[in-house]
Amino acid sequence: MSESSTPLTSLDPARLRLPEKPALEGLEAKWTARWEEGGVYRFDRTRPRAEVFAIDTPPPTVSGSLHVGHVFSFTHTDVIARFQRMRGKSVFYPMGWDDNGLPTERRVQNYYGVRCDPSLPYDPSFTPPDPSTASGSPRAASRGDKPGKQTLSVSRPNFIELCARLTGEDEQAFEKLWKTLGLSIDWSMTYATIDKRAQRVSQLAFARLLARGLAYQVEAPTLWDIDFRTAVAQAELEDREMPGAFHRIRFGAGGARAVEIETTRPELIPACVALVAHPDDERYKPLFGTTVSTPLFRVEVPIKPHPLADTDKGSGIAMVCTFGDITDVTWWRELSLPVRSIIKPDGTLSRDVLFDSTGPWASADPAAAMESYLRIEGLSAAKARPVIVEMLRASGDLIGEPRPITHAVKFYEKGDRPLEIVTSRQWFIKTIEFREALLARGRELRWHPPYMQARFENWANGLNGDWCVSRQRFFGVPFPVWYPIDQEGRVVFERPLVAEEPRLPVDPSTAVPAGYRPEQRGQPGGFAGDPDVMDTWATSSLTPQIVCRWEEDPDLFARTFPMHLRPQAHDIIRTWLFDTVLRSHLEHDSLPWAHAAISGWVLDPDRKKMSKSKGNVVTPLALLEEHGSDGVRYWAASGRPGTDTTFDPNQMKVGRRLAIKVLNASRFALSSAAPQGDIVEPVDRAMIRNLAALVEEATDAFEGYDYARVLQRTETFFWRFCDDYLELVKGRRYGDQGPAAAASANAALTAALSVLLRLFAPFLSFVTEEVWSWWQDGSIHTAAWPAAGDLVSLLADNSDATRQSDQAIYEWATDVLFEVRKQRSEAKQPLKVPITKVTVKAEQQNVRWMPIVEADLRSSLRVQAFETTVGEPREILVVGYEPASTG
RNA sequence: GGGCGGUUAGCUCAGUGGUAGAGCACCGGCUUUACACGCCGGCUGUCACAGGUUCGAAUCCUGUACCGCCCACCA
Repeated sequence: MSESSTPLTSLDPARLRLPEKPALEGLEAKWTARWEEGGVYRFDRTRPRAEVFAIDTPPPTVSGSLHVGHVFSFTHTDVIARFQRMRGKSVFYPMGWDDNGLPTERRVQNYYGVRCDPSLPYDPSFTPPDPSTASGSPRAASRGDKPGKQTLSVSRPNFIELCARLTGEDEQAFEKLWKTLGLSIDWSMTYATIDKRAQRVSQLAFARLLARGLAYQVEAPTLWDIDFRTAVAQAELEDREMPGAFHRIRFGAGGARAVEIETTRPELIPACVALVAHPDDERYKPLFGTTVSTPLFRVEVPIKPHPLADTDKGSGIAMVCTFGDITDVTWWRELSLPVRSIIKPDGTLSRDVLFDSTGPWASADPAAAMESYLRIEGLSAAKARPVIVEMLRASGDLIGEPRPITHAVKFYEKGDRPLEIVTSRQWFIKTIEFREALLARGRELRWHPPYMQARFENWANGLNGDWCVSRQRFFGVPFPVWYPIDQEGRVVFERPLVAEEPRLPVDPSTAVPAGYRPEQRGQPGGFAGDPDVMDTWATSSLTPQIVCRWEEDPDLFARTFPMHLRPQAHDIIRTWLFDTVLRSHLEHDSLPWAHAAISGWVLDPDRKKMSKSKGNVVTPLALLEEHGSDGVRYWAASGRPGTDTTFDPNQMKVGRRLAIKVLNASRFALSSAAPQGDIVEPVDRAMIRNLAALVEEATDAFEGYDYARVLQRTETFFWRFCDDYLELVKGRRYGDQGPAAAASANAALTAALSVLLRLFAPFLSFVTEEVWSWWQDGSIHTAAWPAAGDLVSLLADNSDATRQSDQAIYEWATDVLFEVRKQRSEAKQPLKVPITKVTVKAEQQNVRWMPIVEADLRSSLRVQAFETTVGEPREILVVGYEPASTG
């Protein structure tokens, strides 16, 4: 397509089509359609790997709405894609939709007013409730319908169908927006994170890890969201500042060795299994190895030393509960403490613990313990807290009053209540033992900007456990696993039955493992499907394998993987980027891509991240309509990699003006393009050489992912080109100085326009294509990126001496231009009034240039005569204006 | 507590050792045969602060302050 360079001065007058009054309006619709018809952005899979540039596009969450931040970062990627395409690469640029996971479930529940009940059988004839009358719809809500409303229970397969239906609609709307924005995506390669291919890749990759012992299942304390009732991963945590209180509580009441601890969670006293203090803490050294009785429940718990205990926190001795926080888990594990679990998966205090006669509830006063516990049993942690505080106050074990504080509490990032730690059976992927290897991968990856690598290192170094990938949810990729049920009806988790690879993807809730019959599901001697689905990131971390068609299309995979670029935002380095590197390292022993380009965020004018909750999100389609896609792209592309950028409609207006300027300047440059000839005028040659220097700089900057600099430099050049160069040569083009001089200007103008349009094409994709179509064949977006050498080769004389003198001449001409304009402006004289004479006193070398540039200057400045003398200091003086004609 | 960015004109931002820049805003002028969605010109600064290196620092080093973000086993 584009390896051959575009002729710079060829201009076929018969081919030329100049509009009378060019305008931006309608360009988006016109070119979007033509690009699609022409397959301009179609990936050519016959090209060898060396000529491929593959991009691992972030799949936006379709259940949300696209916002300005998406437009911003996706434009960055598109600009790079367009550059690489013009460099001659076959660009592999698919688009994905992230429709998998909780956000979609919630949207479907609200939209259709349904709940998923996995115990129900699939109903093939099911039709969803009309959303407009569903209880969860906005209309119903506005009628004042409140909880208690009937939500329809549907089976898991039916629920998933609804998810697919709704996301399908969202995806069409998104595609329309991306096309209007001008993303140069190959729409024939679209994927979704819940589609069959993504499911197959997810399950296949999981099965392979399982076979290699890199995925495992274990029953262990896990981070748990009590509202969604699912396990969550460390990467999905966030801290939130919450009000709380320190409670000083006495242990060992009545005994000789009473100990005071401080806690923010007194409701966990019944789950207390030990107290810990620092091994060197003189206050508690004598107590190590002894036991102490818990208040209210009278359970003897050991006092143990552990280096994680902080002498300075609280009273220096901490209560270990199973489980209050992650530190508890560490202490529990390292000190081999028993489990005394009281929080149920729904967040309420369990009843079971009380009546387990064989369990660890060895109270010195079981009756009193039970009486106390019954008062909090069944309550949530938050509700139990004041109750237990009141009991402690009554028993005299609360020392002083609770001291209110604000502290950071861990939440699931999509959750509403603090996380608990609940013991449950979950799937994990081994991560910790690969920490060093992953850190090395992070150093191998080329980061843009480089300092973003620190985030990766930070995260890798802070990992404290393997990756929990199972979720107790519905709309996700299921694990391709069943378990045998023994004759007693117990599920044998230790002997998973993994689906054979050719069967993938499978849904174990409907499919049957080899060697079993459907009616054996759930029966003694039969089987049970794994009920869980995978963490969204367990699928998203395989986007390179999904788009490159791993284990499906070896030829395509070999040409595209490892990919070249992962563009993404910095807030998901710890999830998407890290997990993708992990999966690729484990499966392919390589990086998934060579480069990572990290976009910043869009900030609102108060410098806060734009978000829906703040109500400051502007709909992208309205922006595109108001400012034009090129105007919005201009704003987005001026955001440097990694840098947060202020939302600024003003910059979009500037971009729009630039696009209009491109239209008009192009029309002018092409309007009298004949005759064409050799570029022989020094001013023309200097302009061409300066443009060649710009091309070199722009190419280097683009190779370094600094697209913002390319735009800025090109824009600056272009504006000077219009205001100085075009003005200077205008008269000459009209024939003031004869046909040869005009031909030189015309040739230079044509060449410059061709190059400038191509430099702008990645940014102002619509207007440049429009102008290109006036006089060129084919799309500018598959034309070759300009080469400095092509410009310079137009100049017959390119000796050093000529180069220097041309440059000096050009600068001298613009100096005079500037000085005379200034004096005219200060004299408030209209341009139509000719200047009768300008006297120029200057250095010998500049005076020498006057005959060369005088004609250009006379016409562009409307000066009738220059009078030149040698001398210093330099002095350029407008002597007078032609008197206004009276009458 | 650890880490990473940032601090330059009223605003948004370029500028990594050599006389402080652009756009916007503001002020003045101009219907000029590409463009009034335009053109010409003007005003605007202790480059956060304090030290240091250097002939020379917005730029390099050290420290401080403030803003933002990431991370952490904050009882």
